[in-house]
Amino acid sequence: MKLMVIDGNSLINRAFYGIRLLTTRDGTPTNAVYGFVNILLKLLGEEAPEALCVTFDRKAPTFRHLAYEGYKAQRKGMPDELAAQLPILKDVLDAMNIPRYELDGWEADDLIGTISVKDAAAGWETVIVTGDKDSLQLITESTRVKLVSTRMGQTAEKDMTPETFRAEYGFDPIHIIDLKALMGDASDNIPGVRGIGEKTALDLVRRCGSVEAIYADLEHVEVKPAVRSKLAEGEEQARMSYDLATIRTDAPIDFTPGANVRKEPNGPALYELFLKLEFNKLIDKLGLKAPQGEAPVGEETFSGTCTSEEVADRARAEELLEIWRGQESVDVLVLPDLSVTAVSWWEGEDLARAAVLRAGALEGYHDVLKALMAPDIRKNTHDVKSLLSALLAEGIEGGGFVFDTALAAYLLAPTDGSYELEKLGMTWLNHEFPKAKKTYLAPDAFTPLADQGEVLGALLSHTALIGALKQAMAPRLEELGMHELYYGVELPLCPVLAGMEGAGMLVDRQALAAFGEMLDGRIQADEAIIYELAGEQFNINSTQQFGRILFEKLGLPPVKKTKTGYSTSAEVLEKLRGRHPIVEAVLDYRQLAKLKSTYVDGLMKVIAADGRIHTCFQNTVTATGRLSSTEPNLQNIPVRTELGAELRKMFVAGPGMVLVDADYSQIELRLLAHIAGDEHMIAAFRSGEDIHTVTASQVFGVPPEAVTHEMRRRAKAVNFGIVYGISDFSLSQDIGVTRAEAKEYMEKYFEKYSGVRAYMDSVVERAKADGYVSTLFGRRRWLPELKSSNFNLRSFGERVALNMPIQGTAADLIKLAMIHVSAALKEQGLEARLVLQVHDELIVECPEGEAEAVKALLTDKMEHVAELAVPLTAEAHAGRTWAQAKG
DNA sequence: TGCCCATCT
DNA sequence: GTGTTAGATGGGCAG
Repeated sequence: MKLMVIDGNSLINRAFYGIRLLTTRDGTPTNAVYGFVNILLKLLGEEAPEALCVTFDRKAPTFRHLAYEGYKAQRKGMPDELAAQLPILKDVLDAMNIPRYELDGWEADDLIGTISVKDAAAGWETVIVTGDKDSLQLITESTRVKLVSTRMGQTAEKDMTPETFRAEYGFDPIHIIDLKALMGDASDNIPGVRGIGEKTALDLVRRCGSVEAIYADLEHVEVKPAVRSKLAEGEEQARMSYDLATIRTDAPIDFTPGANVRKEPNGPALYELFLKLEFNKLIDKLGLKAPQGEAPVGEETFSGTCTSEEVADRARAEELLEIWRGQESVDVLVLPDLSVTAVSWWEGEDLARAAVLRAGALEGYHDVLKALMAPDIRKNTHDVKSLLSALLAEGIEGGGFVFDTALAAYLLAPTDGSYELEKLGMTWLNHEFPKAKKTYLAPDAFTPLADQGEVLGALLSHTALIGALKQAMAPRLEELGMHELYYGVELPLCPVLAGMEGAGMLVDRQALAAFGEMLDGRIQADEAIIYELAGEQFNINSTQQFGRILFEKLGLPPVKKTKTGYSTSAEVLEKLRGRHPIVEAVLDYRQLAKLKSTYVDGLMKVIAADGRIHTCFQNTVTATGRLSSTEPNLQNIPVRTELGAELRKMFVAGPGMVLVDADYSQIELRLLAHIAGDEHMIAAFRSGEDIHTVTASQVFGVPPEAVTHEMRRRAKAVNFGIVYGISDFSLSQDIGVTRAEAKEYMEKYFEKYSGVRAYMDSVVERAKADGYVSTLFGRRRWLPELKSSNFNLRSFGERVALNMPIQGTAADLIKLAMIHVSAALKEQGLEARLVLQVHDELIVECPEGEAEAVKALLTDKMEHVAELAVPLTAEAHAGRTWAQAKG
């Protein structure tokens, strides 16, 4: 009979450091527990012991502490993330019906020693599982130690028996105590003999056997005189260390091996626990079931019968359309090129049905698709914005979308990054699905090369998954107070965004090309100058090569280093300006090269056949709720420098049209005033004063009319910096003053705006308590970083806690404004259409004659999107080009 | 792929 | 005493 005893503290440590930090959605760290359970399962499989138990250390001082003051006095503090997992692990063990042993005053090792001795007395074999070599002294003919190590999620074990131990160390296991007595053990704070290291200690133990033997006849031990005198001086230390290193086998625990015979886990309890910990794979692996027949949604949905059909004739399609109109909602999934459409729905209570429609196989497919996309069929889908955009390109205006699983997943976990259906299936329903990109989204999916059964099976399972996800996600959105944000903002914004993508922006291709040629000329001139100054040709785009030229060949002082070498960023080069003419030349070159490659060449590549650029708005990407723009990114078209701003002249209105550009004035600062409830800032905005001037007046202690341009510039930087949680150091870098001055500015700032300081403190405190922050509209961001023991990570979390509610509320507001603008334009029968959003700015293209009406409409809808403690103001201008319309 | 650097709000 | 400003996309280089 075999009993396995696990050193719980040791193993959870190994697991913690062996796997990257994992947390649940609410920020509870779980990696060590996860690792522990996996190692445990593996060992149970390999060893199949009849009995099993786990021992733990207690916080209370042990007899070793009491006997020797120094013992583990500087015991390394466990990181918070690990300490938090110990109670969780104990819950898991309890649910698995695995006995635990822990005792005040005794270490896990002593309990293990005691257990192994009692085992042996009962004729049992013992396997000790630990990562700690201390236990090796317990090895006997009936007791084996399994040393566990972990690296990058991989577990390795080594079995130590008397034979393997002797082969490795050259003496009997019990003498590991003597070894430690001599060489000490830093991790356990066992001193050993001063001046005796591992080599000497090993040699001594091999030759003499024990500490006792050495000191019994120190004179005759064959060692160098220096070693002998160290041994003589260290006798007391050695004897004390011997005691400390000796594992006791007489701990007062009530133990019989038979009481630890393995039992079945408490399935429902373990299921609940693993569900909470999001250990979905383990739930699967152990075949755990929900308690009381309350099956997870996924199981219920996917184990039922699903009859599917391929719709081959128009008559059947019409029948189905009628059925779908009668449904509360149906799930649809359409390929990006619209060539294949899948629909799933329920016939009655328990018959799942699905249908596939294909452009090639169904005559009149386009019309059927159009009918399906009409508002009278309520649909759930995944990524409705992309679908609407694709439909629009085919001249179909889709409607009737009541749920979008991608959008819901984003609101529920905005930092997850990607929301593929199969991934959502796993996280939400704990069910494995085929990968879309490997099946129905593969390039050859619907060619004879692919297994059509597999492709269609994947497509249909994903379609049905949409419905199942909705069942799980919709209640969660309600619970978290995001109903209005989801159904009132995000979902209705999708058709607006699709419309903007479809509209695109007209560009003046010739002017853009000419601008590019001009840049090319100047780039070549810069290159020549740079090579001349460097005395050789090199790749100026390579920061590595340029760094070598600048700091090694030309001998300029490196200001800052990066992970991989010298930094040559603009920030660094600015500091070196004047030290060597090459610096200025490279700064100029960089600006030109950026404009040419990213903007001229980059934009040229994406001008569509209609002469317009159709960006793609991403609505499930940012952690704060902002949109982003790709292929191309139209949200970072240059404006700051004169040359860069030239590009905005290339974005033009169509013939007889103008662009109207409206932007919010200081929306984030206004939201800070509102959210923080700072009376002075609110008063400043209400009175219509210039906020930066007011701030400057306070910070510099002068009346507003005495504020200089430079004072206002610095105050503006303070205002912006505060919103991001800036430090005095960074503020000083930003505006070019000393750190002390920057600090003083911030202090003066908080003197005036004390409500802002109070807000900053309270929002962080609340975020730490709640685990998340949220916007005025209930958009939420989880902040596990706040629980980190890593200073940098925690500080980052605190800055995010400050910024997200502000940046996120601004994003909520402009999204809502876009919906209102779009609806009002339609309602008033204007031809005008939204074409671009740049965070606090909306751009509309309209006939010249509509310009005034559109300006008024835009400012009205933007300013009155919400009632706040401060007024929101927006300014609009019209012009033939984006540059002109910017005002 | 990861890093650096540049661009925007 | 730590490293020191939120959110993005994209080009180019080096391995």
